[in-house]
Amino acid sequence: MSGVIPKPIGISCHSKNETNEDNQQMEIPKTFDPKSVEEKWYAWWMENGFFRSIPDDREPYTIVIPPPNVTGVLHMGHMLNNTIQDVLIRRARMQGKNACWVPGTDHASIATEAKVVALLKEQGINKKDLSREEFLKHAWVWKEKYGGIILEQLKKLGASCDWDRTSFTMDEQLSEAVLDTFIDLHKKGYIYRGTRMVNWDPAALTAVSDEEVFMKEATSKLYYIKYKVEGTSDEWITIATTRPETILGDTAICVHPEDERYTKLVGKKALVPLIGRAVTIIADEYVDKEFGTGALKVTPAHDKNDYELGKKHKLESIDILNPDGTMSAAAQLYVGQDRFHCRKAIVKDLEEKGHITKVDEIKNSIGYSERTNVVIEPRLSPQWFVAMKEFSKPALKAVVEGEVNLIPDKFINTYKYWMENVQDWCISRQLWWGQRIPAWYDESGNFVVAKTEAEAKAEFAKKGSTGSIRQDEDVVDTWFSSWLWPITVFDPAAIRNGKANINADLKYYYPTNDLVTAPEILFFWVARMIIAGYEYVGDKPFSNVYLTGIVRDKQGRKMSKSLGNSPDPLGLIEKFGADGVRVGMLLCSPAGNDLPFDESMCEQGRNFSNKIWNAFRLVKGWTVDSSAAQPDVAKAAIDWFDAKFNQQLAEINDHYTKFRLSDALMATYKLVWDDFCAWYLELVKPEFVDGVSKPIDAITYAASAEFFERILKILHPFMPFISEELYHLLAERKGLDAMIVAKWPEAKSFDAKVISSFEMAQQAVTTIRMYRSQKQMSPKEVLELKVAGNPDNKFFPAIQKLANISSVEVVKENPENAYSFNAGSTNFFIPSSGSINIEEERERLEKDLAYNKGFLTSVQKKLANERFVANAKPEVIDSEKKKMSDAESKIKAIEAQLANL
RNA sequence: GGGAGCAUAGCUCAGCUGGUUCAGAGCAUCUGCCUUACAAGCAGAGGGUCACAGGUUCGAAUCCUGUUGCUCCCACCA
Repeated sequence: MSGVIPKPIGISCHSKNETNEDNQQMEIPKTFDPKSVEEKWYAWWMENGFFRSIPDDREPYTIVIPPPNVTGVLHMGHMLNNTIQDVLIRRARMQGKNACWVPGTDHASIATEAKVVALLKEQGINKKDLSREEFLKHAWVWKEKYGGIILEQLKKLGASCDWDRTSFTMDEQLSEAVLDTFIDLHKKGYIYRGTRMVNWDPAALTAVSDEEVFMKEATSKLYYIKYKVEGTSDEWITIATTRPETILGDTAICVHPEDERYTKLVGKKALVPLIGRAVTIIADEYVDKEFGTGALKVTPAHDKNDYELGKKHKLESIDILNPDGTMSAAAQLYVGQDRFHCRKAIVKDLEEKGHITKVDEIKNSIGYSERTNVVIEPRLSPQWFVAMKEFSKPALKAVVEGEVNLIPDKFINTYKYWMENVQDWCISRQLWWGQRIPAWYDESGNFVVAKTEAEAKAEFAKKGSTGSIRQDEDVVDTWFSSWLWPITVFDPAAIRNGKANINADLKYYYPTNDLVTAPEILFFWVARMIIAGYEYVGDKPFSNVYLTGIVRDKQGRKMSKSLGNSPDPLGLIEKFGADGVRVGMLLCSPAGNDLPFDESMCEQGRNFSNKIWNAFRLVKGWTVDSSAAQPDVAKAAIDWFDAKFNQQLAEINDHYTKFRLSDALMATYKLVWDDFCAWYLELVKPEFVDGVSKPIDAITYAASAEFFERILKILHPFMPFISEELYHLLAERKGLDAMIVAKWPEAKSFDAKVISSFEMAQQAVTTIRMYRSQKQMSPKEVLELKVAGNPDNKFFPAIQKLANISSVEVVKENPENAYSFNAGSTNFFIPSSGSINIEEERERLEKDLAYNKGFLTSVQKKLANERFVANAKPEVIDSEKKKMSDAESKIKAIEAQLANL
C-alpha cells in the first residue's frame, strides 16, 4: 500500500493562492497527454486497492464479467462491452456502493484445444500420438504462457475489476463445481445419456451444439439419381439429392402416400446404385410432392429428418462415415476417401453407369462449425444431454415477469420464443480440454455417475459388477461450466453444499446487479445462468441484462479477424487515449444497437479530453486577489450554472437509471462543453488589460473550482483517467482522497426561472453575434444595447460581457433608427451609428410578424374548436392558452417595432 | 417457410402513454475568425413532406391497416 499520490506530470502544481507567474501558461502543455497519466493512475488505483471489494455493511453493486476466451485477444466488441461495465461499476462506486466487478476467463474447450493442437503441430507433435495426460500438460503450459493476455489489455482500457477475484472456468474449484452439477442433475434425472443425431465437427472430432453451427447460403448441385425397382427389368424410381455419396447409406426410399405416380411402387424394393442393396419404398406425409421428383432417399445415419423417418418406420441405420469425415467400411465403396472427394468420384461413376438423369442447381444452406469452419455432418452418436423442458421453466418465467430485465426489452420476444421451444442440451464434447464427464463404465458397458473412480467402483459393487472400469472420455460443453459463473466465482462449493449453506460472499454479492453481454449468447449463456441460478441458489443471477450491439465497420460488416477490418484496440488507445476511445465508443451506441465504428468517433472523444484539459489550463492560470470584489456578472453566472448543473444532473441520473448510457454521456458532454466551457467560464473569466489577465476574486474562484470538481465527478465513469488527473491538479489531495471514490454529486432542486431567464440572455447574445457577422462587423467593435419596457435584468451584465456591449440601457420609448429583436419576450435594440436599411428591417420584421400571426391563428382556431376544448386534457388547454398570450404579446412588440421604423 | 424488429437531416441516433414555439442532438458540411484555455479551437449558418398509401381523431413522426425496403432470430425441401 502506498498512500503517496503520484506527482502530476509536466506541470508544477500551484496552490490557488499562489501568484501567477507570467510563464506559467507555458508550463502546462496545450494538449492533454493521456499516456503517462493512464499508466500512473491505473497503477496507483491498483496499489491502493480501490478496485478491491470485500463484503461490508454497504449496499453491494456487483457485475461478473462475461469471461472472454482465455485464448482471446481484445477486440472492439470487448472494448465496448467492458467500457459499459466499467462505467456502471465506477458510478456505483462513487454512489457509495460496495462495487465489485469480478474478472476472469473462460477455458473455451473447442477454441483452446484447436489452438493447442495447431501449436503442437507446428512443433511436429501430433495430438493422436499423445496420451490425454500429456496433451493436457501441453495445454496448461500453453494456458499459463499465453492465456489471459486479454485481462492485461483490459487494464489499459481502465477496467476497474477486482483483480484479486480473477477466476478461470477451469480453476480446480470451479471445475469441481461443474462435476457436482453434473452429478446432481443426473441424480435429479435431468441429465441422461442417449444416442442422438448431433452436429458433428469432422475437423475437431466432436459434437457441437446447435448454437455453434452457423448456416451459410450456398448454390448446390441437386443430382437426380435413378434406382432400379427390384425384380423388374426396366422400371426405375428417381430421387433427388445434394449429397450423392450418402446413397451408400440409404435404407429406404420414401414417397408421399397420396402421390399417384408412386402408389403402385410402395412396398416394393429398389436397388441402390453401385452397391445393389435392396431398400424398401415407403410412404410418409413428410415428403414434399413438389420437390425434385417427389421421391426421397432415406439415410437415417446422416440426416436429421431421415433419422426421424427411420425411427418412425423402424429402418436400419447405416453409418457410412468415419468421425473424421472419411468413408467408412460400411460404405463398401470409396472407403477411406474424404466425403467431398467421394462425392466427385461417385458422381462420375454414377454418370458412367447412366444413373444420373439430371443435375439442377439449387440454393440451400449448409451448416458450418463456428469453431473450425468445416461443414457439419449430422451424425448419430452416444452423447450426454440435459432435459430442458421442465428445467428451464423458472428462467422463462423470470424474464417474462420482469424479475430479470432485458435491456432493450425487444429481446424478450426472442428469449420467450427460444425458451418455449427449448431443445435438450447436448453437453458432451469429444475433447480433452475441459471438465471430464464423471461417468464410469464397466466391462459390459453399464455406467454410473460418480465424482471419483473409487466412488464409481463402490457404486458398481453395489450392483454386483466388480470388473475393471473406465471413465467416459468426453468433457462437458464449455457452457456447462460458464452457466455457473455468477455462482462459483463467489462460492465454488455452493452446489455441493446446497442453498442453505452458501458462503458469505455469495450471500452478499448474489444476485448480482447487471450483466453486460452480447445478444448472440442470450440463449446459451444468459438463459442457462438464470436456470442454474434458480436451481442452485434459488434466486436469479442478476437483475438486469444489458445487451450490447455488434461492432461493425463503416460498410456494416461485422468486425472479424478474417476480414481484417477490425482496428487494433490498443493502437486506438495509444492514439486517442483510453478516455477518448471510451467516449468514442459510447457516444452513439444505445443498448441493443449495432455500432458502426469509425475512428473519427474516438477523435471526438480525444477532442473532448482536450477541451476539458484546456478548461483546466484556464482556471489554473487565474490569479486570485482576495481583496477583489465579485463582479455582478460572475455572481449571476454562478447562480445560473448551479441551477443548470442540477437540472442536467437529474437528467443524467435518469438516463443512467434507464441504462441509456449514450444519452447520459451526451448530456454530460454538452453540460461540460457548452454550459461550463462556452458559457460559464467565458462569463467569469477575468478581463485582459494590456495583455495581462486581471486577478479573479476569491468567491468566484472558489465557486469555479467547486464546479470544476463536480464536472470531473460526472465525467469520471466515462473518462476515469483525465478526471483523476485533474482532480489532483486542481487542488492538493491528501492520503487516499481520490476521484475514483469521490462522492457522486447529489441532484439538488434548482430554480428553473434562473435557467429560462439566462436562456433569454443567451438568445440575445447569439442574435447580437449574428448581427455583427451579417454586418461584417468585427467582434471587437463595441456596441450599445437598449431594452424596452420592464425587463428581467439579472443577466444583462452577461449579455454585456459576451456580446461586447458597452452599456445596456433600459428605455421607455422604442428607440428610432435601431436594429430590433426579441429574446424571450423582451425587446432589444441596437442603435445604429449609420443609417439602417429600413426596407430590410421592415421585411425581416414582417416575416417574423407573419409567422407569429400564423401561429396565433392556429392556436386560436384550436381553442375555438369545441371538440378540442371538450376532449383535450386540461393541462394541454392551459398550455395552448399560454401559447396564445405569448404570441399575442410578441405580435404587439413586433408591431411596435414596425411602427417605429 | 415461421416469428420479431426497424424505416426521422449526409452519418449515428433522441423524440415517453397522440397536442405546431418538436421536427431535435452530436458528428459531418458551409461561412467568418490563428480573439493570450483550447485551430483537437471560437463565432455563426444551411440541411428532413419524419419510407410510401390509406384510415382513426378536433389534432399523427407518434395509434391502426396495407405496400415497399432493411435487419435479426428460428426452421431447413432432400
